[in-house]
Amino acid sequence: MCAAVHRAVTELIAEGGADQVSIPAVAARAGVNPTSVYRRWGDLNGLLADVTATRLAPEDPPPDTGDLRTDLLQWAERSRASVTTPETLALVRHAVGQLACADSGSTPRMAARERQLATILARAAERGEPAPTLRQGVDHLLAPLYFRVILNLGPIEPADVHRLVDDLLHHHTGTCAPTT
Amino acid sequence: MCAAVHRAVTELIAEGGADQVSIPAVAARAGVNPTSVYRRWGDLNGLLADVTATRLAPEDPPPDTGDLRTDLLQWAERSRASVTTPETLALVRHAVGQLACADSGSTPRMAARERQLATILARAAERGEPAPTLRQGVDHLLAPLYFRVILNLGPIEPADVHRLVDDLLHHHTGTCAPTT
DNA sequence: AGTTAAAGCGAATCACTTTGCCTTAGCATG
DNA sequence: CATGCTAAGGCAAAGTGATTCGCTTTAACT
Repeated sequence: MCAAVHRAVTELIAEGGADQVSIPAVAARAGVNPTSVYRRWGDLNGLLADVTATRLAPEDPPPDTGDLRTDLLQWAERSRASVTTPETLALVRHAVGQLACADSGSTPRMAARERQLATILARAAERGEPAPTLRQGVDHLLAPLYFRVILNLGPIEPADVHRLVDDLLHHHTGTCAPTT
Repeated sequence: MCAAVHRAVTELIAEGGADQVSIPAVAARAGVNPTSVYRRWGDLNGLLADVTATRLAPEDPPPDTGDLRTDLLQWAERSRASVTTPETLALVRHAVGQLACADSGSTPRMAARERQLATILARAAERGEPAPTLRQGVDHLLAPLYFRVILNLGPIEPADVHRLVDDLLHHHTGTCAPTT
Protein backbone atom coordinates (compact mmCIF):
# COMPACT_ATOMS: atom_id res chain seq x y z
CA MET A 1 0.00 0.00 0.00
CA CYS A 2 2.73 2.36 0.98
CA ALA A 3 4.26 2.13 -2.46
CA ALA A 4 0.95 2.66 -4.25
CA VAL A 5 0.22 5.78 -2.21
CA HIS A 6 3.64 7.23 -2.90
CA ARG A 7 3.19 6.59 -6.57
CA ALA A 8 -0.24 8.22 -6.52
CA VAL A 9 1.11 11.32 -4.79
CA THR A 10 3.94 11.60 -7.26
CA GLU A 11 1.65 11.28 -10.23
CA LEU A 12 -0.91 13.73 -8.94
CA ILE A 13 1.60 16.38 -7.99
CA ALA A 14 3.41 16.07 -11.29
CA GLU A 15 0.16 16.45 -13.17
CA GLY A 16 -1.57 19.36 -11.56
CA GLY A 17 0.65 20.95 -8.97
CA ALA A 18 0.41 20.66 -5.24
CA ASP A 19 -3.19 21.68 -4.78
CA GLN A 20 -4.54 18.82 -6.86
CA VAL A 21 -3.31 16.59 -4.08
CA SER A 22 -5.74 15.68 -1.34
CA ILE A 23 -5.85 12.60 0.84
CA PRO A 24 -9.08 11.33 -0.69
CA ALA A 25 -7.74 11.90 -4.21
CA VAL A 26 -4.51 10.12 -3.44
CA ALA A 27 -6.30 7.24 -1.76
CA ALA A 28 -8.68 6.86 -4.67
CA ARG A 29 -5.89 6.69 -7.20
CA ALA A 30 -3.87 4.33 -5.06
CA GLY A 31 -6.90 2.10 -4.62
CA VAL A 32 -6.82 2.26 -0.85
CA ASN A 33 -9.09 3.66 1.79
CA PRO A 34 -8.58 7.31 2.82
CA THR A 35 -8.77 6.29 6.46
CA SER A 36 -5.70 4.14 6.09
CA VAL A 37 -3.76 7.04 4.69
CA TYR A 38 -4.85 9.29 7.53
CA ARG A 39 -3.79 6.72 10.04
CA ARG A 40 -0.38 6.14 8.63
CA TRP A 41 0.59 9.69 7.68
CA GLY A 42 -1.61 11.90 9.79
CA ASP A 43 -2.29 14.66 7.33
CA LEU A 44 -1.44 15.91 3.89
CA ASN A 45 1.75 17.64 4.91
CA GLY A 46 2.93 14.56 6.70
CA LEU A 47 2.33 12.50 3.61
CA LEU A 48 4.04 14.95 1.31
CA ALA A 49 6.95 15.29 3.68
CA ASP A 50 7.36 11.54 3.66
CA VAL A 51 7.19 11.35 -0.11
CA THR A 52 9.71 14.13 -0.39
CA ALA A 53 12.05 12.44 2.03
CA THR A 54 11.73 9.08 0.33
CA ARG A 55 12.15 10.39 -3.18
CA LEU A 56 14.82 12.97 -2.58
CA ALA A 57 16.68 12.38 0.63
CA PRO A 58 18.39 9.08 -0.08
CA GLU A 59 20.66 10.86 -2.49
CA ASP A 60 23.80 8.97 -3.26
CA PRO A 61 26.98 10.28 -1.70
CA PRO A 62 28.62 13.17 -3.57
CA PRO A 63 31.09 12.22 -6.29
CA ASP A 64 34.70 11.79 -5.26
CA THR A 65 36.83 11.73 -8.35
CA GLY A 66 39.86 13.40 -6.88
CA ASP A 67 39.32 16.55 -8.90
CA LEU A 68 37.26 19.45 -7.64
CA ARG A 69 35.95 20.55 -10.99
CA THR A 70 34.86 17.10 -11.97
CA ASP A 71 33.20 16.54 -8.62
CA LEU A 72 31.31 19.79 -8.91
CA LEU A 73 30.26 19.16 -12.47
CA GLN A 74 28.91 15.73 -11.73
CA TRP A 75 27.19 16.83 -8.58
CA ALA A 76 25.66 19.94 -10.13
CA GLU A 77 24.47 18.09 -13.20
CA ARG A 78 22.88 15.47 -11.00
CA SER A 79 21.12 18.20 -9.05
CA ARG A 80 19.98 19.90 -12.19
CA ALA A 81 18.61 16.73 -13.69
CA SER A 82 16.77 15.98 -10.49
CA VAL A 83 15.11 19.33 -10.01
CA THR A 84 14.17 19.56 -13.66
CA THR A 85 11.84 16.64 -13.14
CA PRO A 86 8.20 17.70 -12.72
CA GLU A 87 7.67 15.63 -9.58
CA THR A 88 10.77 16.87 -7.84
CA LEU A 89 10.06 20.42 -8.85
CA ALA A 90 6.53 20.28 -7.50
CA LEU A 91 7.68 18.67 -4.26
CA VAL A 92 10.39 21.24 -3.72
CA ARG A 93 8.00 24.09 -4.41
CA HIS A 94 5.51 22.68 -2.00
CA ALA A 95 8.19 22.32 0.65
CA VAL A 96 9.09 25.97 0.17
CA GLY A 97 5.49 26.98 0.55
CA GLN A 98 5.33 25.09 3.81
CA LEU A 99 8.28 26.84 5.43
CA ALA A 100 7.12 29.17 8.15
CA CYS A 101 9.04 32.30 8.95
CA ALA A 102 10.00 31.21 12.40
CA ASP A 103 11.40 27.91 11.19
CA SER A 104 15.07 27.73 11.83
CA GLY A 105 15.49 24.67 9.63
CA SER A 106 15.45 24.57 5.88
CA THR A 107 13.90 21.89 3.74
CA PRO A 108 15.61 18.60 4.45
CA ARG A 109 16.42 18.31 0.81
CA MET A 110 18.22 21.59 0.52
CA ALA A 111 20.10 20.99 3.73
CA ALA A 112 21.24 17.67 2.29
CA ARG A 113 22.41 19.35 -0.90
CA GLU A 114 24.31 21.90 1.07
CA ARG A 115 26.00 19.16 3.06
CA GLN A 116 27.00 17.34 -0.11
CA LEU A 117 28.50 20.51 -1.47
CA ALA A 118 30.36 21.06 1.78
CA THR A 119 31.80 17.57 1.56
CA ILE A 120 33.04 18.11 -1.97
CA LEU A 121 34.67 21.39 -1.08
CA ALA A 122 36.21 20.05 2.11
CA ARG A 123 37.77 17.13 0.27
CA ALA A 124 39.24 19.46 -2.31
CA ALA A 125 40.66 21.64 0.42
CA GLU A 126 42.22 18.61 2.10
CA ARG A 127 43.88 17.64 -1.16
CA GLY A 128 45.33 21.11 -1.28
CA GLU A 129 43.32 22.27 -4.26
CA PRO A 130 42.27 25.88 -4.10
CA ALA A 131 38.57 25.67 -3.27
CA PRO A 132 35.84 28.24 -2.83
CA THR A 133 34.14 28.53 0.51
CA LEU A 134 30.84 26.83 1.19
CA ARG A 135 29.17 30.20 1.16
CA GLN A 136 30.48 30.93 -2.32
CA GLY A 137 29.40 27.50 -3.45
CA VAL A 138 25.90 28.03 -2.15
CA ASP A 139 25.59 31.54 -3.50
CA HIS A 140 27.04 30.96 -6.94
CA LEU A 141 26.28 27.36 -7.71
CA LEU A 142 23.50 25.92 -5.58
CA ALA A 143 21.39 29.06 -5.58
CA PRO A 144 21.36 29.83 -9.31
CA LEU A 145 20.88 26.15 -10.06
CA TYR A 146 17.64 26.00 -8.17
CA PHE A 147 16.46 29.58 -8.37
CA ARG A 148 15.74 29.68 -12.07
CA VAL A 149 13.86 26.43 -12.09
CA ILE A 150 11.89 26.92 -8.91
CA LEU A 151 10.67 30.33 -10.01
CA ASN A 152 10.10 29.50 -13.66
CA LEU A 153 12.63 32.10 -14.64
CA GLY A 154 13.76 30.02 -17.57
CA PRO A 155 15.11 26.58 -18.42
CA ILE A 156 18.45 25.28 -17.25
CA GLU A 157 20.48 23.11 -19.55
CA PRO A 158 23.55 21.02 -18.83
CA ALA A 159 25.55 23.75 -20.54
CA ASP A 160 24.41 26.25 -17.93
CA VAL A 161 25.62 23.97 -15.20
CA HIS A 162 29.01 23.87 -16.83
CA ARG A 163 29.10 27.63 -16.99
CA LEU A 164 28.15 28.01 -13.36
CA VAL A 165 30.90 25.68 -12.22
CA ASP A 166 33.36 27.55 -14.39
CA ASP A 167 32.26 30.85 -12.94
CA LEU A 168 32.66 29.58 -9.42
CA LEU A 169 36.11 28.09 -9.95
CA HIS A 170 37.55 30.85 -12.11
CA HIS A 171 36.38 33.44 -9.72
CA HIS A 172 37.90 31.71 -6.79
CA THR A 173 41.17 30.65 -8.25
CA GLY A 174 41.80 34.09 -9.54
CA THR A 175 41.92 32.95 -13.11
CA CYS A 176 39.94 35.56 -14.90
CA ALA A 177 37.26 33.93 -16.93
CA PRO A 178 36.24 35.09 -20.35
CA THR A 179 33.03 36.98 -19.80
CA THR A 180 30.86 35.42 -22.41
CA MET B 1 -13.01 47.07 4.63
CA CYS B 2 -10.47 46.37 1.93
CA ALA B 3 -7.72 47.85 4.05
CA ALA B 4 -8.71 45.91 7.16
CA VAL B 5 -8.71 42.64 5.27
CA HIS B 6 -5.30 43.30 3.78
CA ARG B 7 -3.96 44.12 7.20
CA ALA B 8 -5.45 40.93 8.64
CA VAL B 9 -3.90 38.81 5.92
CA THR B 10 -0.52 40.39 6.44
CA GLU B 11 -0.63 39.89 10.17
CA LEU B 12 -1.79 36.31 9.99
CA ILE B 13 0.72 35.26 7.39
CA ALA B 14 3.55 36.92 9.25
CA GLU B 15 2.57 35.18 12.45
CA GLY B 16 2.00 31.62 11.50
CA GLY B 17 2.92 31.06 7.87
CA ALA B 18 0.63 30.65 4.95
CA ASP B 19 -1.54 27.87 6.25
CA GLN B 20 -2.77 29.86 9.21
CA VAL B 21 -4.57 31.98 6.65
CA SER B 22 -8.12 31.04 5.81
CA ILE B 23 -10.94 33.25 4.63
CA PRO B 24 -12.93 32.83 7.84
CA ALA B 25 -9.84 33.59 9.95
CA VAL B 26 -9.00 36.68 7.94
CA ALA B 27 -12.57 37.90 8.03
CA ALA B 28 -12.80 37.38 11.77
CA ARG B 29 -9.65 39.36 12.45
CA ALA B 30 -10.66 42.10 10.06
CA GLY B 31 -14.09 42.31 11.67
CA VAL B 32 -15.98 41.66 8.46
CA ASN B 33 -18.19 38.90 7.21
CA PRO B 34 -16.53 35.99 5.39
CA THR B 35 -19.13 36.23 2.67
CA SER B 36 -17.98 39.70 1.79
CA VAL B 37 -14.44 38.47 1.39
CA TYR B 38 -15.54 35.61 -0.83
CA ARG B 39 -17.52 38.00 -2.96
CA ARG B 40 -14.75 40.49 -3.46
CA TRP B 41 -11.77 38.18 -3.86
CA GLY B 42 -13.26 34.86 -4.91
CA ASP B 43 -10.98 32.52 -3.02
CA LEU B 44 -7.92 32.41 -0.84
CA ASN B 45 -5.45 32.48 -3.69
CA GLY B 46 -7.17 35.45 -5.21
CA LEU B 47 -6.97 37.29 -1.93
CA LEU B 48 -3.32 36.44 -1.37
CA ALA B 49 -2.46 37.34 -4.93
CA ASP B 50 -4.08 40.72 -4.43
CA VAL B 51 -2.26 41.31 -1.17
CA THR B 52 1.01 40.29 -2.77
CA ALA B 53 0.45 42.60 -5.69
CA THR B 54 -0.54 45.52 -3.49
CA ARG B 55 2.29 45.10 -1.05
CA LEU B 56 5.08 44.19 -3.40
CA ALA B 57 4.34 45.19 -6.95
CA PRO B 58 4.36 48.97 -6.65
CA GLU B 59 8.10 48.86 -6.27
CA ASP B 60 9.78 52.14 -7.00
CA PRO B 61 11.77 52.37 -10.20
CA PRO B 62 15.33 51.05 -9.98
CA PRO B 63 18.01 53.51 -8.84
CA ASP B 64 19.74 55.52 -11.55
CA THR B 65 22.83 57.12 -10.07
CA GLY B 66 24.93 56.97 -13.18
CA ASP B 67 27.23 54.34 -11.70
CA LEU B 68 26.58 50.64 -12.12
CA ARG B 69 28.02 49.56 -8.80
CA THR B 70 26.04 52.12 -6.87
CA ASP B 71 22.85 51.24 -8.70
CA LEU B 72 23.33 47.57 -7.99
CA LEU B 73 24.18 48.14 -4.35
CA GLN B 74 21.14 50.27 -3.71
CA TRP B 75 18.85 47.98 -5.61
CA ALA B 76 20.17 44.81 -4.01
CA GLU B 77 20.04 46.26 -0.55
CA ARG B 78 16.48 47.34 -1.12
CA SER B 79 15.59 43.85 -2.27
CA ARG B 80 17.33 42.31 0.70
CA ALA B 81 15.57 44.56 3.18
CA SER B 82 12.24 43.78 1.58
CA VAL B 83 12.51 40.02 1.52
CA THR B 84 13.91 39.91 5.02
CA THR B 85 10.57 41.13 6.30
CA PRO B 86 8.42 38.31 7.67
CA GLU B 87 5.33 39.34 5.69
CA THR B 88 7.14 39.60 2.38
CA LEU B 89 8.98 36.38 3.00
CA ALA B 90 5.80 34.49 3.76
CA LEU B 91 4.05 35.95 0.73
CA VAL B 92 6.90 35.06 -1.58
CA ARG B 93 7.08 31.55 -0.20
CA HIS B 94 3.39 31.10 -0.68
CA ALA B 95 3.64 32.36 -4.25
CA VAL B 96 6.35 29.78 -4.91
CA GLY B 97 4.20 27.04 -3.47
CA GLN B 98 1.42 28.06 -5.83
CA LEU B 99 3.46 27.78 -9.00
CA ALA B 100 2.41 24.77 -11.01
CA CYS B 101 4.87 22.94 -13.20
CA ALA B 102 3.16 23.83 -16.42
CA ASP B 103 3.09 27.53 -15.61
CA SER B 104 5.19 29.42 -18.04
CA GLY B 105 5.10 32.60 -15.99
CA SER B 106 6.98 33.27 -12.80
CA THR B 107 5.73 35.11 -9.77
CA PRO B 108 4.85 38.67 -10.72
CA ARG B 109 7.18 39.90 -8.06
CA MET B 110 10.23 38.04 -9.26
CA ALA B 111 9.56 38.97 -12.84
CA ALA B 112 9.44 42.60 -11.72
CA ARG B 113 12.77 42.25 -9.92
CA GLU B 114 14.31 40.72 -12.97
CA ARG B 115 13.06 43.58 -15.09
CA GLN B 116 14.50 46.13 -12.69
CA LEU B 117 17.84 44.40 -12.82
CA ALA B 118 17.68 44.35 -16.60
CA THR B 119 17.03 48.09 -16.63
CA ILE B 120 20.02 48.78 -14.43
CA LEU B 121 22.32 46.66 -16.55
CA ALA B 122 21.04 48.08 -19.81
CA ARG B 123 21.61 51.63 -18.65
CA ALA B 124 25.17 50.79 -17.64
CA ALA B 125 25.79 49.22 -21.00
CA GLU B 126 24.45 52.32 -22.75
CA ARG B 127 26.83 54.48 -20.74
CA GLY B 128 29.63 52.25 -21.97
CA GLU B 129 30.38 50.74 -18.57
CA PRO B 130 31.39 47.10 -18.73
CA ALA B 131 28.31 45.33 -17.44
CA PRO B 132 27.47 41.70 -16.79
CA THR B 133 24.69 40.07 -18.73
CA LEU B 134 21.23 39.77 -17.30
CA ARG B 135 21.78 36.09 -16.93
CA GLN B 136 24.87 36.66 -14.83
CA GLY B 137 23.01 39.19 -12.77
CA VAL B 138 20.17 36.80 -12.10
CA ASP B 139 22.45 33.87 -11.36
CA HIS B 140 24.95 35.63 -9.17
CA LEU B 141 23.02 38.43 -7.54
CA LEU B 142 19.28 37.94 -7.63
CA ALA B 143 19.41 34.20 -7.03
CA PRO B 144 21.73 34.13 -4.00
CA LEU B 145 19.95 37.13 -2.56
CA TYR B 146 16.63 35.34 -2.40
CA PHE B 147 17.73 31.75 -2.21
CA ARG B 148 19.25 31.88 1.25
CA VAL B 149 16.34 33.69 2.77
CA ILE B 150 13.55 31.79 1.08
CA LEU B 151 15.02 28.44 2.09
CA ASN B 152 16.11 29.45 5.56
CA LEU B 153 19.69 28.64 4.64
CA GLY B 154 20.96 31.43 6.84
CA PRO B 155 20.60 35.15 7.38
CA ILE B 156 21.62 37.76 4.86
CA GLU B 157 23.16 40.98 6.07
CA PRO B 158 23.84 44.19 4.18
CA ALA B 159 27.49 43.12 4.14
CA ASP B 160 26.58 40.03 2.17
CA VAL B 161 24.81 42.16 -0.39
CA HIS B 162 27.96 44.20 -0.80
CA ARG B 163 30.01 41.06 -1.29
CA LEU B 164 27.62 39.69 -3.90
CA VAL B 165 27.74 42.86 -5.94
CA ASP B 166 31.51 42.85 -5.71
CA ASP B 167 31.65 39.25 -6.86
CA LEU B 168 29.44 39.99 -9.81
CA LEU B 169 31.35 43.05 -10.95
CA HIS B 170 34.84 41.73 -10.32
CA HIS B 171 34.09 38.56 -12.09
CA HIS B 172 32.75 40.33 -15.08
CA THR B 173 35.28 43.06 -15.44
CA GLY B 174 38.09 40.59 -15.17
CA THR B 175 39.50 42.20 -12.06
CA CYS B 176 40.31 39.28 -9.88
CA ALA B 177 38.71 39.63 -6.52
CA PRO B 178 40.32 38.64 -3.29
CA THR B 179 38.68 35.37 -2.37
CA THR B 180 37.77 36.05 1.21
C1' DA C 1 -7.27 -21.71 17.53
C1' DG C 2 -5.50 -17.10 19.50
C1' DT C 3 -3.34 -12.74 19.10
C1' DT C 4 -2.11 -8.69 17.00
C1' DA C 5 -1.20 -5.12 13.50
C1' DA C 6 -2.87 -3.23 9.40
C1' DA C 7 -6.44 -1.88 6.56
C1' DG C 8 -11.39 -1.47 5.08
C1' DC C 9 -15.97 0.58 5.72
C1' DG C 10 -19.84 3.74 6.88
C1' DA C 11 -21.52 7.20 9.80
C1' DA C 12 -20.67 11.36 12.10
C1' DT C 13 -18.26 15.65 12.42
C1' DC C 14 -16.02 19.73 11.19
C1' DA C 15 -14.46 23.60 8.47
C1' DC C 16 -14.76 25.98 4.38
C1' DT C 17 -17.64 27.65 0.76
C1' DT C 18 -21.88 28.87 -1.63
C1' DT C 19 -26.40 30.62 -1.96
C1' DG C 20 -30.53 33.42 -1.24
C1' DC C 21 -32.31 37.08 1.03
C1' DC C 22 -32.23 41.30 3.85
C1' DT C 23 -30.25 45.83 5.38
C1' DT C 24 -27.79 49.96 4.66
C1' DA C 25 -25.72 53.94 2.33
C1' DG C 26 -25.03 56.71 -1.53
C1' DC C 27 -27.03 59.12 -5.15
C1' DA C 28 -29.84 60.52 -8.80
C1' DT C 29 -34.47 61.87 -10.24
C1' DG C 30 -39.33 63.39 -10.02
C1' DC D 1 -38.29 66.36 0.24
C1' DA D 2 -39.65 61.79 -1.21
C1' DT D 3 -38.85 58.00 -4.21
C1' DG D 4 -36.45 54.56 -6.38
C1' DC D 5 -32.23 52.47 -7.99
C1' DT D 6 -27.77 50.29 -7.21
C1' DA D 7 -23.65 48.61 -4.94
C1' DA D 8 -21.72 46.84 -0.79
C1' DG D 9 -22.06 44.31 3.00
C1' DG D 10 -24.29 41.38 6.79
C1' DC D 11 -26.67 37.13 8.10
C1' DA D 12 -28.25 32.45 8.29
C1' DA D 13 -29.18 28.21 6.03
C1' DA D 14 -27.61 24.76 3.00
C1' DG D 15 -23.92 22.32 0.42
C1' DT D 16 -19.42 20.20 -0.18
C1' DG D 17 -15.34 17.95 0.83
C1' DA D 18 -11.99 16.70 4.24
C1' DT D 19 -11.21 14.48 8.57
C1' DT D 20 -12.30 11.55 12.52
C1' DC D 21 -14.54 7.72 14.97
C1' DG D 22 -16.18 3.14 16.10
C1' DC D 23 -16.28 -1.00 14.41
C1' DT D 24 -15.31 -5.05 11.37
C1' DT D 25 -12.32 -7.68 8.46
C1' DT D 26 -8.10 -9.64 6.92
C1' DA D 27 -3.65 -11.71 7.19
C1' DA D 28 0.39 -12.90 9.35
C1' DC D 29 2.53 -15.02 12.90
C1' DT D 30 2.32 -18.24 17.61
